[in-house]
Amino acid sequence: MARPKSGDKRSAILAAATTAIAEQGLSASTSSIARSAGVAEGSLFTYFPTKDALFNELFLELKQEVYDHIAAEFPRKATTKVQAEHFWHSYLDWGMGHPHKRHALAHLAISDKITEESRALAVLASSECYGVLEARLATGSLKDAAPNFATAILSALAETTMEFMARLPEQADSIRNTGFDAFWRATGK
Amino acid sequence: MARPKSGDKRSAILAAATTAIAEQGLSASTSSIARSAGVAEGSLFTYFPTKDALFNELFLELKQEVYDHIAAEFPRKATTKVQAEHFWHSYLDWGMGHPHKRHALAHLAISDKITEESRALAVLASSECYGVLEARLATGSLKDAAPNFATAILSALAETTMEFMARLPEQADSIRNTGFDAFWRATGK
Amino acid sequence: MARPKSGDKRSAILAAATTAIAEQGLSASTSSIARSAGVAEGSLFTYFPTKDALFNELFLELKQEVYDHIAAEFPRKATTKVQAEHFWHSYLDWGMGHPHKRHALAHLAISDKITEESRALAVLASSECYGVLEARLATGSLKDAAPNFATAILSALAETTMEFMARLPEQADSIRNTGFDAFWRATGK
Amino acid sequence: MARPKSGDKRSAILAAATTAIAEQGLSASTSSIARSAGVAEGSLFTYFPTKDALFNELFLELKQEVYDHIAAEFPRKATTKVQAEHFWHSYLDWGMGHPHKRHALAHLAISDKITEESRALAVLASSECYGVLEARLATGSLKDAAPNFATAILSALAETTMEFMARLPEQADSIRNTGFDAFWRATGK
DNA sequence: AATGAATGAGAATTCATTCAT
DNA sequence: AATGAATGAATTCTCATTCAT
Repeated sequence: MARPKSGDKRSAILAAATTAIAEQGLSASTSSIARSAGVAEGSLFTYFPTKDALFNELFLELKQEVYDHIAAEFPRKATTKVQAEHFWHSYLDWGMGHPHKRHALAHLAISDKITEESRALAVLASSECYGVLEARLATGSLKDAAPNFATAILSALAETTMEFMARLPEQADSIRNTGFDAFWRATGK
Repeated sequence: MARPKSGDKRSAILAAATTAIAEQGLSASTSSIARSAGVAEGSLFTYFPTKDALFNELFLELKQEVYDHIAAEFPRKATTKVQAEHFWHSYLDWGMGHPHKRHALAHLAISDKITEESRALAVLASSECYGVLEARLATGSLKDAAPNFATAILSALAETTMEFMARLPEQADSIRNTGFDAFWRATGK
Repeated sequence: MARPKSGDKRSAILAAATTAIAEQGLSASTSSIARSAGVAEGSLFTYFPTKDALFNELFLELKQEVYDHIAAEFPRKATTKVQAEHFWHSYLDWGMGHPHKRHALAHLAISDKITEESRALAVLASSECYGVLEARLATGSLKDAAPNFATAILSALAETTMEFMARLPEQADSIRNTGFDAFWRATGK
Repeated sequence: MARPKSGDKRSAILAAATTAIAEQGLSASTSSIARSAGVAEGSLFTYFPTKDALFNELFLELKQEVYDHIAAEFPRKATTKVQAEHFWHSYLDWGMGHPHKRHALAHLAISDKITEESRALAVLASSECYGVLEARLATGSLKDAAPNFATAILSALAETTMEFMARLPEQADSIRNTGFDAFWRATGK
């Protein structure tokens, strides 16, 4: 009669890892992550076989969270521009509302600890919300571009915009709109 | 007089660090860097007082290298668009021609090991080549945006473009031009 | 519950440190201490956070051991001279019986690694056995001297006496008595 | 035509070593000693073949300096007590006047880096000034004690006295006299 | 003789992971 | 399953000594 693994503990570890990675990068120690998750050092390895596995799972969870956030209330029948605006604002809402998660994801995304498999899974998970947008954007200036190029540009511009919003909070709204304009122009006809 | 410090050794260490960082991130060990530079472990610390100092110096060297590359043959009297094209192509030339350096710089740039001082020095070093462009871009759609926002967007788009060029080498030229179009639209009137 | 920390391991580390310090001074390496304690290098740091912390704890343990040894069977109701003799002989018994501990303590005592806090704690721990003696000695020629001066002299003479006893073992008893005479005269009326 | 070794440099190294040892113990690095002596790292090894050799030479120089200081103006024809007072005051004058040297000597004396040969040479060097005193003291209560026991006690009491003088400077004179009394009683009839 | 760059063997810690409890 | 002590390889950096200049 083994006790079941606790979802709470798993979540606590992922949350602690998010904060730790945001603050210290991937060199955050498993022991510090476990400590701030309120579990024993060894318990971390009950939930994740290795530190790298934890990172990969966290990467996927965070990506999924972004996509879920964007997909929620996606205006499926609206114009492309309205959809793009929804996309843009949802994305930035999530990022600005969860700076630790945003930073952790940035660290994870460029790390070589994230496997190609994880990256592929993330692309797959993105397709639901990106797919719609990509399809339509592909009629603009980027219509002949490589697959996902438009959404990659969207992400890049969104990240840049968020950096500036975080740096200049009192101009956040204006920066957000300027960023959207840049994106809309970049991908327009 | 004693043996003078060897510029070659210093360069070898920086080059080895570049490769190591590109491949393993900032967790590349000083011992592996020294080994692949062909110097003794202790010698690394003759040239750089700490690992972090090495990272900061490398960051500045690589930034300077990009800027020098761009500034070379900059068409000072040409139209903004020609200047922008020069900028874009120079930047991408350097990045595609030196993938290790590009990756290492990406790792360094998001690391918290790079001090604010180094970042400020990099901005300063960038002003010669960025300054011209920034001045003109500022009359476009981003004219009221935060300082450096336009160049940040330029960098973001360039990085994204290079990723796709690297991933799809046979379409590299087309991607490069599509990327420029996106940039030109994004920052246009 | 996990494996409890082992008092045996802690003691083994302290004992190994004692021997190592006696033989090599405070430059004895943690790795050699761990090895001769029969524990892994890392385990030393499970029991003591730093090398300095180990030194400070060892200092206090050894001091406490001396004081306990002296306080045991202290003739509370005897004359001052009998008490002084007890003190003297107990002290020298301990020192001659544990030369490693005596030497280690000598090294630790003059080191700047031992904090003022540790020294203060040692003085506190000494008060039980020193207190009685100090009170009575203070009526002799040193009655107007600075606090603890008499006991400092006692220690100094005891150390000197032990050095000679160790150097000339066959005259140990005679040296011990001569030393006591010197002490008794020095602190007498 | 080789340049002669410079006595100045040798002295500078010894002086720098004295300060360094007083402040950091024997773990003071040769490089820091050389730096504060104003000579190159390698030059230290022109004057002293190894770090340990430097320590042994410094030990002997400092010992010699004490003995010279005491021997100067020694009242050869005075009473034993006057001689003892001279001894006491000369010794303490030197020690209090050169706290770095006193501390360095204390560190060196208990170190295992000082060879038996050096210690024997020091004893030899001491005989001129100690000899006289030892001869006369030997008629007191310590007349049958081991050779050098009386002078060892003298040193021990002097060191203790100096510690208290340094700790309580405003009572220095009184402590010095109390110390002498203790010594005089300890070695008296 | 003087210099200080070069060296590589340690030094004290840290840390992912294992395993006894 | 949960715990945290135990481990030992790996890490950054130091340092006495050597040697090219």
